[in-house]
Amino acid sequence: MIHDLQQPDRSRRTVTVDDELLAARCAHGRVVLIDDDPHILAALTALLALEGYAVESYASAIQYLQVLAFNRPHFAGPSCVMCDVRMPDVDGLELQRRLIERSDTPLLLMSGDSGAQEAITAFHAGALDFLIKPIEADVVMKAVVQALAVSAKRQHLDVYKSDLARRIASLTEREREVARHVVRGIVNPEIAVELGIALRTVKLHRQRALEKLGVNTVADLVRLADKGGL
Amino acid sequence: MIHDLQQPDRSRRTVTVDDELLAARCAHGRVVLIDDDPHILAALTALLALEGYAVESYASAIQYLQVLAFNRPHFAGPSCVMCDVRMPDVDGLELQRRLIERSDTPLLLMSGDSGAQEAITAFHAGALDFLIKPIEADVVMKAVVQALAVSAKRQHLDVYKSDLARRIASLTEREREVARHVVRGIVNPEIAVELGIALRTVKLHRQRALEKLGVNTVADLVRLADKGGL
DNA sequence: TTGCCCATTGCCCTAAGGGGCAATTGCCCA
DNA sequence: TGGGCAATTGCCCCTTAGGGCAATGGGCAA
Repeated sequence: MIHDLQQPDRSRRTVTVDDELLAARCAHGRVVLIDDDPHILAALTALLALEGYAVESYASAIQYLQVLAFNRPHFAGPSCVMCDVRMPDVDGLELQRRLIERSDTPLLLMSGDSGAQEAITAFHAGALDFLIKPIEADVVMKAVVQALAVSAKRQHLDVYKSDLARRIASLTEREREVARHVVRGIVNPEIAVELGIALRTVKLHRQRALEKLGVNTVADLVRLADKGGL
Repeated sequence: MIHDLQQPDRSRRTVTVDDELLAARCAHGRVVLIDDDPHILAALTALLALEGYAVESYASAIQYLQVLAFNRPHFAGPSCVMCDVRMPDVDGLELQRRLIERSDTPLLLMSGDSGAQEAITAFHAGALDFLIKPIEADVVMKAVVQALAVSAKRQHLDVYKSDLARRIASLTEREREVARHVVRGIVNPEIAVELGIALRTVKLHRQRALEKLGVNTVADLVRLADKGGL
């Protein structure tokens, strides 16, 4: 498995220059390569590794799907999948269908003498790009850079969203309820009437909600609520 | 010019059933067809007209660009362009480049025996879809429906945005300034200090800004400002 | 020159927001 | 069964927000 060549066992080693290199690669991003042609796989692996990316290589989509199924928390930085379209068993388009369900990793598809239909299907299914073999090194790099940029953007958005969700989840039901009324622009006395509680209670929940959500003003609360789905 | 067959001179006619039909077509949407093959053009025109769409047909992209250059405010409802890729002079991809600069009309490209590269280029440039000839009637319809839906969505968004922009533009400079501070969550007394004016003046501008913008609460002001780019 | 719009301000009054202090109640865990 | 937490409330005080009324001053177009 070529994959292993890229990530040798270093469980007994102390921090060295190599680890710093690995860290640097992680910062760059990771590229998952899938191609049943060993020559192409080796060439792309070499190219991307040389450019400082973390590379995982697979000779078939099935192998990758298996790793994906068992090896959940794997890579921290941005990552993308670069996959050949025409392969036995699970082909690129099939992989795409399966990946979409459980990953927002950008997908780059490659193909040799393919017709337009393959490319169209790929784009319909949300592939980021479709590269026609033989692929120039700079074309590969450009596509990878773009794909990793998209990945990084999505990850940042995910982090942000989950942060919001966590903060919102920390509210009690009453606090959430009051906050929802506040972002609708309803004033405290009215909220009190609608919820059937005292004005003082509304103020208390409102205050607690603001501090738990980490905002200081109603303006920020509105933005947070609209983005975070309060 | 087949175009003329679709929109005969009706300047001297009164309102009749035909006008109602035209209105119904406008509600459906308009499809601009461009293909140098008269048979395909006629067939597509017939198909779409039968389905109740307003159709404009052109035998070349240049003809359409000319009409576009002189005939500004033409069609109210959603519209899309369906264009052959391979044509003499200005081909589909070239038209796409020129259209992008001055229109957000969704573009559907068609082609016969094209390779993947054409489709890829089309998608890169933002084409909504790429149809391979020969095209089944239901494929055409599905693509047109989708394209017109996208167009309608964009138009609604445009209307909304321009409405916001108009309302924001109706503010005086001072009112805008105060409103900007308000959506940043700054309280009136502080705004007064920052702008070097009296508290009463801040309140006045704030009040006027809210009513000119047509909102009743700070929450709505924040949303409006964030969407409309106050 | 005059009327209109905009910016500005002071005075005053009501309503809403923010928050301290203290107390009660019901539920769940140890 | 005691402690902790969430929900609830009353009382009181201060700050902000909203807005009526009246007045001053500077541009700008008719």
